[in-house]
Amino acid sequence: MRDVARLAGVSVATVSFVVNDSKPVSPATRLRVESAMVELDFRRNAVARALASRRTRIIALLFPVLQHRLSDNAARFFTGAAEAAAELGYTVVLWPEPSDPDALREFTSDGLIDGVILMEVRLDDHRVDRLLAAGTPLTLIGRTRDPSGLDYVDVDFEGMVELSIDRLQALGHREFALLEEVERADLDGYGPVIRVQETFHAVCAARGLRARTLQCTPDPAGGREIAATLQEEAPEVTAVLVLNDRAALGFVSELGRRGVSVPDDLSVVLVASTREVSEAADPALAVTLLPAAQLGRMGVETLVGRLDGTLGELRHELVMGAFLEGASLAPPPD
Amino acid sequence: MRDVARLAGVSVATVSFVVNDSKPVSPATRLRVESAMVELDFRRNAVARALASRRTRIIALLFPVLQHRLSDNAARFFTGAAEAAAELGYTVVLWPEPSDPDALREFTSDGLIDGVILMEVRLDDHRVDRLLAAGTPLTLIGRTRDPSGLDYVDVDFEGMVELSIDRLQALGHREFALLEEVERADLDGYGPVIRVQETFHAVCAARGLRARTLQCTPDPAGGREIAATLQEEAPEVTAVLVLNDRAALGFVSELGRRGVSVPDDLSVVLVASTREVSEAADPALAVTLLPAAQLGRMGVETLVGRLDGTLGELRHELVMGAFLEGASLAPPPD
DNA sequence: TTGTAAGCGTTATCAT
DNA sequence: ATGATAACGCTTACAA
Repeated sequence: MRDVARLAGVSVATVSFVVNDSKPVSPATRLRVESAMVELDFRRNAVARALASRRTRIIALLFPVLQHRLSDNAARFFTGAAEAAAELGYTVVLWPEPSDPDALREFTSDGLIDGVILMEVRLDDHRVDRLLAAGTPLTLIGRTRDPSGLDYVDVDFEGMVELSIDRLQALGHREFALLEEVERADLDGYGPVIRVQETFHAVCAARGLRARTLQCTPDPAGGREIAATLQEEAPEVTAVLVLNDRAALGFVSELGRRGVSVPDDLSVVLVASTREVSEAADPALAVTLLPAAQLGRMGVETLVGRLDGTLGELRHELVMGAFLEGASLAPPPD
Repeated sequence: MRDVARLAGVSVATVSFVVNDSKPVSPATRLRVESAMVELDFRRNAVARALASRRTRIIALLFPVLQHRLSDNAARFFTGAAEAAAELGYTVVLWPEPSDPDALREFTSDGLIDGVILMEVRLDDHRVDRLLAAGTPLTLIGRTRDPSGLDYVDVDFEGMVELSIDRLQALGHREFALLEEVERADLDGYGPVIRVQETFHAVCAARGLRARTLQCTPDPAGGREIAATLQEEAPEVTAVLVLNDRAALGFVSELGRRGVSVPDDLSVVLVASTREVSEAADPALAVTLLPAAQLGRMGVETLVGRLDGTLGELRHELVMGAFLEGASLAPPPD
């Protein structure tokens, strides 16, 4: 920058003004500076800028150690976030969750990041308290029990469930079941499971539909077990919503093996998953897609908006994914 | 740091020496400095340090826009990389691949990163040239056609294929097929596909086993098509290696639907995938796991070793994943 | 072993 | 509209 200033015959301050467009500069000098920059192939140093401006324009993605997932939604989320950040002149760093929540201080306290995006937020999330206490700007993916003071973006699980029920009800179904994960210690207070369950029962009740919950372990074996006992345990059910994709694949696979036809005997909707998982089932499952990339993008846009001061009020937004029809929907059997 | 120095009654330089352990400091002053740091809850500012030392300790993960994958290996890779980086005092940032390879210059030229890890390296990879030209320290995940001058870590596809054939041969199989993706423009020059194919044929030839290649689209439908025509096209085959996990699920699903028993009629091994995908099939497939997290970890360790100068010679390493038995292996039918 | 002081490459304040 | 210059918080010769 010093070199640019010298070549253009101005001071470094002036160069800074044109680079950042932070003060009015006469067209003539601006031109001189710009051509000097081109000539010297000038790139402003991000580190020096960060030190002087006290803003690194780096944001962190705090994500939990990965559970054994089938779909690659985490990667899609990262991609969406990183792309949005790049467009906004920011950079995204990855923070795998420390086992000790207090260790978050180590992360936040060295001045490298301007703010944090918190993934997989629990209803009662200690990380939120820690980060707020540290004064770290924060955007949530998901919500705490009372997220009123925080920016958040969350999946519209309620909308997904209602839409799924809409489709099934339109086909004539009246006997519903929700296949969900058994309560697990590590999912305690995990919003999606709770919200899906509540919504499922509420919507069914409001519409006079019969609803029951089936619990299984979150893996194919769990889904298989339910399929094996379904006709004895819940012979009236004609429509099933499944919240776990691994369980869903085991479930439909075992149904097929037992001669229960999807969709002729039973209609199935997979909630919050991907096209790839849906297609891995036979038949391909109707699915409400988890908009992972969009979620990542919106999370970044929200946090950056807050950091740049371009976001006025709090942002509380729910997003739904598309509904793919698949081949697992049909009217109920007589 | 100034405050710490004042409280400890030393100069900032001395504080710096104890913080970085960069010069001998007498035990007495070291103690005074350390207690002053504790007292003031001192954290060294990463940005100032980076500016002064001309090293940010940030490395970038350059990854391709995500293909439609079933498994979450990309996320595992990220996690492994980020964890290793944290342990080494580094930070990992995400760079989704720019559509224009020349745009890489924009990334590298602002001084924010010390080096990059390149994922999904092609045999002829323009990104490598661009980054080398820019003088960016580089570690490859995968290898170019001639990687002799570069550090790399790659999956030992050759070993995986050979191990899989070992197992099948020990069971008595002599008629093999490799189910792989059709050539696609976007996979042109993609090492794994090529190396697996070459190894497969080479190993079979060396052992006097019959080998043939079946090509399909990289999705469940592709696998289904092959399954549908297998008995006509290749009735002699008793053992199949599958390189694409989406195709693998379609393949075994369609076999089951057609009354071809896995493993009684046909043994199947899934190459380079995850336990979760394996279990999504019925029966669970024998699988050589893709060691994604380890790959990420090793990539970071390699690059950091190079940056810190602790790595002497070039590192060229191949890693294999574990072999999970599954329930898809049996002796060939009579 | 410890201190002094010159950077590192910007931004931002205050003059002019 | 532009320039001088003091931060920003640390590292690192070089001196003592």
